[in-house]
Amino acid sequence: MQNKPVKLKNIAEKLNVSVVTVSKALRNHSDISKQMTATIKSVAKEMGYTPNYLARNLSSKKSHMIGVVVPKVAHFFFGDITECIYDYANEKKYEVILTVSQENPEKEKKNIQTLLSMQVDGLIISITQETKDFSVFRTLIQRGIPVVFIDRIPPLDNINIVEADNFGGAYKAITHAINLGYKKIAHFAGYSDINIGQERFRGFEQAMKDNNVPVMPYWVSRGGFGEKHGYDTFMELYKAKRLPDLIFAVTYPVALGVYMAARELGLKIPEDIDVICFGNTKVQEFLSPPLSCINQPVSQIAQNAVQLLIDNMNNRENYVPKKIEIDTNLILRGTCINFNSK
Amino acid sequence: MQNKPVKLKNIAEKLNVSVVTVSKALRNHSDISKQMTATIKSVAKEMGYTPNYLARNLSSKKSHMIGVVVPKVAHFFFGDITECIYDYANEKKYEVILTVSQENPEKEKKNIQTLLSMQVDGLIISITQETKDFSVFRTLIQRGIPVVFIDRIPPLDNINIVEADNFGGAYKAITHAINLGYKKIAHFAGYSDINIGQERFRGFEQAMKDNNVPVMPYWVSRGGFGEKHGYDTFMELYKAKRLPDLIFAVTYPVALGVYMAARELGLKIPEDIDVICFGNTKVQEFLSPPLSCINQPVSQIAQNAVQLLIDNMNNRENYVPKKIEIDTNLILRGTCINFNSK
DNA sequence: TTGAAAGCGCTAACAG
DNA sequence: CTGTTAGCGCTTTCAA
Repeated sequence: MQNKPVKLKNIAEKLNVSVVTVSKALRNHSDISKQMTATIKSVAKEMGYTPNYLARNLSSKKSHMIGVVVPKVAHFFFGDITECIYDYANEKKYEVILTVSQENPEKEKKNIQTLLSMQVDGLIISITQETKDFSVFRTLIQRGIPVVFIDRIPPLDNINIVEADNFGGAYKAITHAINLGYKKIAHFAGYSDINIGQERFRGFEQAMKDNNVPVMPYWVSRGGFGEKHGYDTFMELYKAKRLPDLIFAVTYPVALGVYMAARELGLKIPEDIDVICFGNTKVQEFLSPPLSCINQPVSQIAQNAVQLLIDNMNNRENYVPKKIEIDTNLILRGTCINFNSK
Repeated sequence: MQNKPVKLKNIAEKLNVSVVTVSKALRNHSDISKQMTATIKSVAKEMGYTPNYLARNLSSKKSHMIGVVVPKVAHFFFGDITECIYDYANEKKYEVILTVSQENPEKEKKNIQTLLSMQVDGLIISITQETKDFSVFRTLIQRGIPVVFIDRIPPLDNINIVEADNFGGAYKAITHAINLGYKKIAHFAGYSDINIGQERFRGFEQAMKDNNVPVMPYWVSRGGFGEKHGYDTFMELYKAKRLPDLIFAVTYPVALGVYMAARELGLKIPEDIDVICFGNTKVQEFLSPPLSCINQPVSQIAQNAVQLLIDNMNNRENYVPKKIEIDTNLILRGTCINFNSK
């Protein structure tokens, strides 16, 4: 069957008007009379007209599409934030084209290329934990393409940034722990060449210093943001008989890795070893025990990122990049709520 | 600064060849000599050429894009399956355009329209739990647009389907429970006008019947696939003093709702009330207690869906729709592993 | 092996 | 208010 898709020309012929008139009417252009607009629209509907965005965007030079690059999507944080970005972008009449880098810098680069080839009007990017070469991003900026970086941000100047207050959040959590009485505190940190690794570490370090608690080198590990880091590091410390009293995990997956290892070793949380992490999830409440955390308001991050991007897209000449930091708050559940020396 | 993007014409002029030659060379067309191809490619790279997919797709009438419509993405199942679809599709040199319906049929309809306007070559769809009007899908089929439905599938004939063996999985789980000694079994079911609601219920019912265990009407609820259903229904049963021994939850979120309610009421799982659910997650292992489930191999579903769609796209004339069912298996953890009368 | 002509479906600019 | 003319950047004939 495969009836050919109807196009403007078909509608125009049927009504004995020009293609331009139809095009304008369908877009509610003020040029066209109410009368005409109404008839054209009804005929278009009746004929089952579907606009061709490829053609529209090609000729208008605006795609009304936002490209998104995230390292993961089946992930507590990125799943959430992606969904929020869709919502806000759609609200603002933008389509979003999502790409997933799978924590792979090569793929990340390719994704950006693809998005550019699709002629997106702007990009929202969160980089992989492995990204070391930032030249792609630099090129983007040089080419004047509107970009907003969220959460995992490359160390570049003059870029749009939306992120949680990573330093402040970590500082808050560690201060809380120390006030409880904790002194043997470990930090399973992220890599130091990425902001969330760096800033969360700095917050940890500063809080320790301000409270005169020493930071032990063997209690600071640098292993990325996934379960494996939490699991492996915990196992190592256990074998070395150097378990701390509290572990501050750089992300929720890292904390989950700790839970895994602890269960395997028959250690009880929080009695034998206590944990707190950066980042909140619905399920943390149902873990055993419920996991306390530093909450970063995902929807605020998404909303600000979309807005910032739109601002940038609407004002590409002499645009000055902005940095927005979103406040965090502590959510205390079944961990890190009172100190009992191990 | 904003240096204009370079196009074929620029490369052609620089090399004193025609646009066509450049176009062909860049696509490795056999028309062009190895020599020429090499020079053109290197110059293109040097000039920072980025192909314009809008133009390319418009003129070639093939977009090499797959449209995906899912009800959610920040979700244990849909997040996973989306990521897998990206992987397989990219492997096959297709871009995927993801849209999220937010369990809203209106948005679902709009998403499909958008995807068609973007000229995707085919669609992978999982419908919302609220979708009652299936005419959009019927239109799609009539128009001969390649579509594959996954997991949540509308009741239509002659469509491509990839789903878990919902009936068999449920049957397996309930049989297991009955063999353990359970008789007072409730099913927090999904809506009955959608396959996963219907089939999982049928599996439950059949297993009960085959083992001569009565199905109590007040132990079968129909409340959708989210946490709220689990929570509300549990609360109601508790108030009515009609708690069963075991709850079979139609999805993992529903089971989570049960966990929530039980915790709030101070009831212990599995001692006071036992639970098993359809669908597996990484975190189930870390819940308290670890939640047993019927596992549906997500990546297999994704892979089959992409392959089926590509087959359909490559053979649009006289294509015969297929239905693929993926086997499930029981994963036993801390629930539904032995019967102790409550 | 290369290229000239035509056109994909639509919109912007201008004229009537 | 409506329509004509051009053209977006690329690919597909088809001729040289």
